[in-house]
Amino acid sequence: MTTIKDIARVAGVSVTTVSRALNGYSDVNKKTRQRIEEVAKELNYSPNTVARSLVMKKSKTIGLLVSDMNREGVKDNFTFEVLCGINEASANSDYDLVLFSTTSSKQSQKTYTQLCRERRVDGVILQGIKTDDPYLQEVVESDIPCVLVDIPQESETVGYVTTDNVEGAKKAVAHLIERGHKNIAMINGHEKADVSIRRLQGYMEVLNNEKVPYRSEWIKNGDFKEKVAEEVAMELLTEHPEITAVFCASDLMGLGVLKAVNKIGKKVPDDIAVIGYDDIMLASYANPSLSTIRQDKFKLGFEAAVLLIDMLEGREQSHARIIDTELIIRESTK
Amino acid sequence: MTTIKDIARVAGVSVTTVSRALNGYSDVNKKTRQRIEEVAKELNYSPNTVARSLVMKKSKTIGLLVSDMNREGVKDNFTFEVLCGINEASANSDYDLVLFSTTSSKQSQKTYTQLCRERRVDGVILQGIKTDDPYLQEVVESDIPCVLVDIPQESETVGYVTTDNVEGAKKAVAHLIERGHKNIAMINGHEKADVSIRRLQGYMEVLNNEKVPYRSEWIKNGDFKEKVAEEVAMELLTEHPEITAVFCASDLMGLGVLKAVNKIGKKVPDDIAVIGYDDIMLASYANPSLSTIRQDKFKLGFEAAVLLIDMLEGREQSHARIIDTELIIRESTK
DNA sequence: ATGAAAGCGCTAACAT
DNA sequence: ATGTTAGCGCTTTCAT
Repeated sequence: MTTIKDIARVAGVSVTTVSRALNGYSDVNKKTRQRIEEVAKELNYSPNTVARSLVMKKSKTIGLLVSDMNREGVKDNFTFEVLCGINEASANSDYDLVLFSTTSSKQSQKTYTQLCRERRVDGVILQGIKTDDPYLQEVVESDIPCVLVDIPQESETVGYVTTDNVEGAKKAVAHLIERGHKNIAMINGHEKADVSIRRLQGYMEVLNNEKVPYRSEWIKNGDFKEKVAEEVAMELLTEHPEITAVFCASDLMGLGVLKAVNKIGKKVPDDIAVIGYDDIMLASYANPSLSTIRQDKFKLGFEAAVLLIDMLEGREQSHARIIDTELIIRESTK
Repeated sequence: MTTIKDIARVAGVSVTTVSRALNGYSDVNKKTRQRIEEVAKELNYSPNTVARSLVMKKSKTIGLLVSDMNREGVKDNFTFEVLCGINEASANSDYDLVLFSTTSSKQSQKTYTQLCRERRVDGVILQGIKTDDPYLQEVVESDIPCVLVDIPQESETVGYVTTDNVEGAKKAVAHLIERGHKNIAMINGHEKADVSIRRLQGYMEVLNNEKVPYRSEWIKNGDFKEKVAEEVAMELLTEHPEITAVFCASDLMGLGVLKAVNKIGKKVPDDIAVIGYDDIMLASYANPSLSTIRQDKFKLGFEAAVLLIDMLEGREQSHARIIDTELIIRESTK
């Protein structure tokens, strides 16, 4: 493998000059630069970024700590869309992505921070991490620049990207009320997700504002899983036949609710209206198709990467980016 | 940031001893090792893998060259499932993944090989690359260990993982024949995909074996895209009303065909039977649900990573892994 | 069992 | 405009 030393020898100059020429410094004679570039091409030279990283103390890599990159996670392409966004943003920069593959057993031996420090990533994006994850706190407290997806925390080195979940939930519930529903249940995710807390808040706010009564028995957690949501909904709708509409904190759970309604012999949307959250691919293909609050998942990832790179390059701005949501009306609330 | 030098100073030993102790060499006094480990923990030491890579000439990273990691690619979770498999396999090893983010404009300036050499990845997995991609040849000809997903090429440093596409196609078409169909069309992907060539081969073989006639006009390319397949199918089914069944080289195209049949006022499966390929999530949610040939995409990725790591560690075996397919019968061929 | 010294490929003062 | 030198943090001969 060719090194700048080889080039220097062949071109009859010092390694310093080679380094400067190849890195586009101005204080290099035009002729010399040309000669060096020629030789570099001739010898099929590729710079060694590892060596460069060592001396520069910058690796030009972004670490990715993403949950649900396992056999389970494939059901839902939320994570993938975020990933695509991150990928596209970093493709526009000179950063590459390091995907930290970590299993739960490995995680107990080596913390996120260790992972990041060992690989010397310049910054890290966290996605799909629960708020009570012990390592979240660790990363946030470390001095590694870090952007969180859907966890609003901010500091000198920590930024976040999220959608306005309170607002999104309000849109969903307001839509149900507009459709004439009074007894609106909610299937939420779990308490360890910030989005769940906010979507619940939005749900309650609208009901309060619109003076629509709600009951705490109508609110259940479905753990963001289709199957769990289905079971919970079966119970809920059987025990509380007064419910005519369900707001779900994710489309996957919405799909579960669709199945549940079907199983208890009722019809969507005539007997029970259902609205989800996210707008995953399946939502429009479900039967009936699922109304939902669209989040631009791609943009979520894109903006996360842009924000992190901005932070890394010292382009200071706010460390928070909020992305719009959009109400998508389909058959399940018609 | 703590280095082994710091540890050496505090522990009162040389850096050599620290290195040996921390790397588990046997020729270190038990007491000394303990002391060093203590100090390392005290100083919150993390090894610098960049420095290690430089001297060892091994980065313990695997490069990923994946297509469709952009806004377009999100429709189809094939890539994501493969990625999850790769991720899980590398999580079981001590390799991390480097996702090369490259745009088409960037690609013209810097080739895959350059990318790999600059980042000093130990090996690379290619996924979703067309067979006429100029860089494919380049990577294959380079000495970088490489595993291809769905492109059967093999050499000293090149391996591949794929499913048996001829066999898969045969299963699909045999199933249609069994259902009584005689006039079976095929919507293929494109010629630049090895899987398309093989699936076409399987289609022809079964028809020949079973003495079912076929016409070249019944075979069209849909470029693996839902919309294109829909348009092509509209034309095909209108011009050739004798066709009663369509074999599609991907589920996404199968979905397009479902729409086309609907648009021309016919019914699936009564008038036209449709079978896809892949078994993506949407297939089971479509209406009618789509029969298909299931590929274990997760396993495809998993085995690709395992194979590459085996190659990197010198565990020599065959460089080819073939994965099973499975016929999934749903409503679209009932 | 431990240490001294060299060197991986590169950048960056600091000369000249 | 170019070269000399040191050093990034680590591993690895080669001594002792």
